[in-house]
This record gives sequence, structure tokens and C-alpha cells, in this order.
Amino acid sequence: MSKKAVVKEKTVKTLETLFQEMKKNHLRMTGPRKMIIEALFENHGPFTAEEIHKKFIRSSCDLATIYRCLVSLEQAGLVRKCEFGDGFARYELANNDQSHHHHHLICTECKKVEIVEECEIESHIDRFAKKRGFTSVSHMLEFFGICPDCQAA
Amino acid sequence: MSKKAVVKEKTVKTLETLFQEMKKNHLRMTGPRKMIIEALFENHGPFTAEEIHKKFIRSSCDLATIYRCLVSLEQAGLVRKCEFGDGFARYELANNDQSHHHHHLICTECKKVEIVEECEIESHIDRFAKKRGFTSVSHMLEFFGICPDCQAA
DNA sequence: TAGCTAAATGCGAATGATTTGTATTAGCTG
DNA sequence: CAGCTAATACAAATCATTCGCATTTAGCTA
Repeated sequence: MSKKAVVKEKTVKTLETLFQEMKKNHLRMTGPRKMIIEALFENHGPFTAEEIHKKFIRSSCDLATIYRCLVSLEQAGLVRKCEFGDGFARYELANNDQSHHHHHLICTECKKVEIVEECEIESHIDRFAKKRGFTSVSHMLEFFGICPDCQAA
Repeated sequence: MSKKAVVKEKTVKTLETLFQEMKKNHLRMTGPRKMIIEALFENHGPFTAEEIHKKFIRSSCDLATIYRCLVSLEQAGLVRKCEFGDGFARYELANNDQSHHHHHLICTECKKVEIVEECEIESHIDRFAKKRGFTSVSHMLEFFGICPDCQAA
């Protein structure tokens, strides 16, 4: 009972922290934005804009608004965009501290996403997927950054 | 001189091998397909369909044909599709043997792609990018496979 | 080598996720 | 509470990619 209370308290605090971060970034606290943050806070995604729109937004809200909210929330660092190469951008809460770094394990058939917390040797990386009973396992590893030429320009 | 000849001979052989693989997969040897294979063989990509169309295809050829060729070449295992999450699919020659496994290092500004041959500990993985003078380094690591539920179905 | 047939292409239109223009609405600051 | 803007709704545009269909052609066969 006390354990549950602690968990709940921690949960509420973290959601408030997210809202404070919104204010810190000069983002107005609008209905759609709050609903998006709450949805991503309470459900582990990542989710496409359309999934967020259909599953989590109760009061009517335009899909274009969802897209614009996600852009501003991403720019503010509250939300992270994930690209799995299937034509849909997905979004999840961005946990800024490195302790929450994680990868994804996506079923190529049903598109289900599992969180992968482990982080070990790259050459053995597929075993995380196989350990979970996945077959036809492969992984995508791509680097991003600003190249020396562009830094100079 | 003899060195150069050897290199050239090897080059020709490998390109011929690719053409043989096309035939083995019951793909007709059409102009667009040959040009795409040659382009990817002579230039290290990966390239978008539009880049291939504009840069490498001399004789007139419809962009839709490029897309269709890339699909059939991918199905035949000759070409690999890469997704960097910027809204463009890119293609490169698929080297089936594991010895040619590599990753990519993409400049987020000019979209230049560098090949990353190293394959070490995941937690130190960003150092490959930093070692090349890139800043704002991040990486994308996603897993793909068929989940137990879908295997059963 | 001519002819056959399915596969491949060209061209135009469609698709679908995402973006954008613009008038209207509604946070926030004083 | 007024006023200034940012944010929203709605509709239309964008843009990579796909598709339909008529025409062409690669590769096989006689």
C-alpha cells in the first residue's frame, strides 16, 4: 500500500516536471499538448502521430495540430522522434538522462515495439532479439552528426 | 601496370558476377537495371532513387522504372535498402558475405554518407563518429525480426 | 532469324504521411 | 480584464513512392 503510494507520487511528480519543462521552453500549456504528454507518459510507445490522435486524444483535435505539437515538443526536447524505416515517424518521451537510454525491438510483421534496455557488445547485439524469441533478426545502426565541412561552413 | 590490370580484372569479374546473379534470379537484363547495378558498383552510396536517376542514368528512363527496378533488385538480394529517417529510402549494393558488414555515418546537414567499417562495443559506438571530426553525434540502433506471436500465427 | 509471350517500361494519375496557409481562438503577461 | 501572439481548425498543398494500363522488349523457341 505504502509502496503503491510512493510509486503514484513519483509518477505525478514526473508528469509535473514535464509540464514545467514545457513552460521553461516557452510553450503554452494547451489542451492538445497536455494530452500528448500525458499519453506518452502513461503509455510506452513510441507511437505515430495518427496513433496518438486516434487512441489518446479524447476531445476533438485536428491531426495537423498533433503534428505541430510533436514538432514543438521535440524542439523543446520533451519528445523524441524515432524512425524505423517503415514510412511512419514515431514519438516517445525523451528522457534526457543517459540512464534511460534504450533501443527498440520492432516486429516487422505486426509492428509491435519492445523496449531493449541492454546495451552490450555490438557484434553480439542480435542476441537480445533472439533471446526474446524473435526470428529473422537484423538490426539497423546509423550514425548522425555534423561533419567537419559543415562545421567550418 | 600489372597491378592496375589485376584491379581492373577483378572489377570486371565482380560486375559480371552481379549480372550473373540477376540472371540466376530470373531478372531480365534491361538497360535501366544494368545502369543501376553499374552505378552502385562504381560509386559508393547509398543513393536515393532520385539521385540514381539524375546522376547515373544517361539514356532517358522514367523515375517510376528506377523505383520498380530497385524493388526487384532488392527482392533478388542484389541491392539493400537503407533508411536514415529523413524521408528518403537509399540503396546500395548488397554484399552478401558478412565480411562486408558496415554501418553509415550521415551528416545531418549535407546528408553526406561515410562508410563505418568498425564494429565494436555499443557503449563506445559514438567514438567512431567523433574520431572523424563529427559533432552533435548520435546514433540510431533499431532491431527487426519476427516476434513469437507472429511466428505462431 | 522471325515470332511469341510474359516481363518491363513509360506515362500519367493516385496514394498517403506530413506540411503549410490563413482566419479564428485562446494562453499568458501586465 | 485587455491585448498581444502563439496555437488551433480546416482545407489545400507537398512530395516520395506506388499503381494502372497501354506499349515495348528480353529471352526463348521453331
